Amino acid sequence: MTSIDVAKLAEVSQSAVSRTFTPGASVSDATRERVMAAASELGYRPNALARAMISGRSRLIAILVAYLENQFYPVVLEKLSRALQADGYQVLLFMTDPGGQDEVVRRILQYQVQGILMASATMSSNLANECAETGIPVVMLNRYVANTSASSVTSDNIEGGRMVADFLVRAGHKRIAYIAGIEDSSTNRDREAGFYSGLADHGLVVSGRSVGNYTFEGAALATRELFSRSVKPDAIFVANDHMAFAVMDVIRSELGLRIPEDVSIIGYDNVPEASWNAYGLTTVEQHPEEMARTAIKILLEQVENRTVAKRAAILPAKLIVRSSARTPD
Amino acid sequence: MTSIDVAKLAEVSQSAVSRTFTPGASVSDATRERVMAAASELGYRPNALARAMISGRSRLIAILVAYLENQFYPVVLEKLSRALQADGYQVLLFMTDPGGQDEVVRRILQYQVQGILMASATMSSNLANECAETGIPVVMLNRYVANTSASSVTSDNIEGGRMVADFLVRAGHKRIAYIAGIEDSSTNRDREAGFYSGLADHGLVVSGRSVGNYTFEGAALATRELFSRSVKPDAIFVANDHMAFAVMDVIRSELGLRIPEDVSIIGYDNVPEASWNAYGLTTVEQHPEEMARTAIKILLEQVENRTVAKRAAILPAKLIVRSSARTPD
DNA sequence: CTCAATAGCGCAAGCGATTGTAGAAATTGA
DNA sequence: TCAATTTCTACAATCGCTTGCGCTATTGAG
Repeated sequence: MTSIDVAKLAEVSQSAVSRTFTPGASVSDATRERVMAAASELGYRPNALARAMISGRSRLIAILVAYLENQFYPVVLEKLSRALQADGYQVLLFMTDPGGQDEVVRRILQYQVQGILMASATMSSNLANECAETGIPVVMLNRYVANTSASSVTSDNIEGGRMVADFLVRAGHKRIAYIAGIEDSSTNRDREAGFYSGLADHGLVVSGRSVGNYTFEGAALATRELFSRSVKPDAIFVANDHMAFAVMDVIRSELGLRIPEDVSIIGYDNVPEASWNAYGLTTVEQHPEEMARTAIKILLEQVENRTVAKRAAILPAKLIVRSSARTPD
Repeated sequence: MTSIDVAKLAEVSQSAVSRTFTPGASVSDATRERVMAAASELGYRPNALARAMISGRSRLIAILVAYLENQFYPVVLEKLSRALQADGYQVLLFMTDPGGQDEVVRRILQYQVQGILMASATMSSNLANECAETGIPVVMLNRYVANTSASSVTSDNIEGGRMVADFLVRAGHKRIAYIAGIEDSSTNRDREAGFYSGLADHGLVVSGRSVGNYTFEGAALATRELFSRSVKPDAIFVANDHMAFAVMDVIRSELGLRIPEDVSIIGYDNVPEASWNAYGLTTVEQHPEEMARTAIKILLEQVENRTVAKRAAILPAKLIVRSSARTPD
């Protein structure tokens, strides 16, 4: 079923059909009605690919995600996706793996996407650059890369880390450890930097550090390592919630310690599971809905105005107090 | 950058360029090299939309999901997406909401997708039909609808339910309750039917039932309701894991009961969180990787052979025993 | 009543590729 | 060496639509 078939049945020109399906085009009510009648009789639907070709606007936005295991990403993906749909854009989803990123970029560009959203802390800055070089607007979520024309939306990770340090110190903790995410991710760097600076404000330094690489198993290992040392922490800041659950599991089940009586745990993200009673994780909120909204606002602005003015939005961090960490008096 | 530009630079015809980028087409090595050189000099990438138009193969597969909160869906989505990418297809992601499903179908069809994967227990059979009517292959994951030409991939929900009943009865439980998901979903119907039949095999009937609608909050309410009755259950089969976590939270934190000493809980799905120590949820596994693999195999078979022979794959269910339910001796 | 302005429609070019066909070039065999 | 065969390449039609342009019909002001 093409617009020509509809045109024939409605006894109008093919352009009249096209115009009826183009909002704002100049068609009389009479023509529009005849066209619509013919269209619905034939079950006609305009071919979006043809439209994209001729108009140069595919209304396709690529979303790149590295993994969906950490519940933060599905949540963000859902918000992004719904918002884009509401604005009349379609989402082309790509799962990246550490190896084949060039391949991914090549594909994205072939599909003439109008913009790219990269929602992953573990995304190479290289990739961001490659995309941006083509002139397609790129917005990175939860990651900041210097020397790129890509925009970014992050929470205030530095301030978030600082708040955690302050909270733990004021609760009376002395031996405060840190479990890192992926070393060269901007989220980890900023959270860690803010955390150390917050400790320093109270004249403290971190009393232990190990690396969990943002994975569940990595965090379990990191925890065992921390507690195998002579100085055992009485509080741990874990670089994200996803790892914090593993940490809590190891501390309670394997080490037989109580939370928060023996050890306080604070995470980052405020994923849905953090509010589950079995964990009751005190954490720093990254408001996924707002991050998604902001990212889309920036992206669409660039898409629609064809201006690729880099912007970096930093959303405020907020500490969510639950039961996994002792509270200051 | 179009193929014409490349052709000019390489001093060959535009068709030669096209053929170099078409695997299996007849081009001499000499020509191919010249074209490749010119292409990489200009940074040329074939336009996938133009290719799709003329060839009638968009290599686009739509995936419909209703929500990503239940971790089962992100996991499945990731598997599906990676597998499709590996086969050279792109994923067009759509989040459906109960209201605007017609709108979603309209969009999908406009983008000339070659197949549709519906990964959601809460998808109207109507929608499935509308899609299938157009002749585009549809595979439903985790949902079965009669009177459709859509294929489906499910786990053996009936057998799964039966296994749970058998396990609980043999562990000595007498007052066994059921918390339902969405009433008219096929997963709920089958799990419940299998469960009752399993109880009947031991001469028992369910001792309480309430509805959680597959939501976290719904399950919490359902639990409170169950325990407000005069006969309190000593075991509960919850229609999926996502709800089971809420159930466990309410039982332990609000009702002050111990699991599994006072109440046994069994879920369904074996989502990643089920293995977290704080829950240690005994559950029925739905192997997401295998479900994804099967779904894609069926879908691509239909896409590539243009045969829309309906198929219904039922994968075996497997009980995963952890600590949330008493075990038979 | 006349003329300028405007609204609506049709024509046709073109978006960037694929692909059947036909001819030129290269290869083969006798 | 020449005819027969096999590559390989170029030409051109086509996919389904948007959109600038020009024409006709309508409208309204003077």
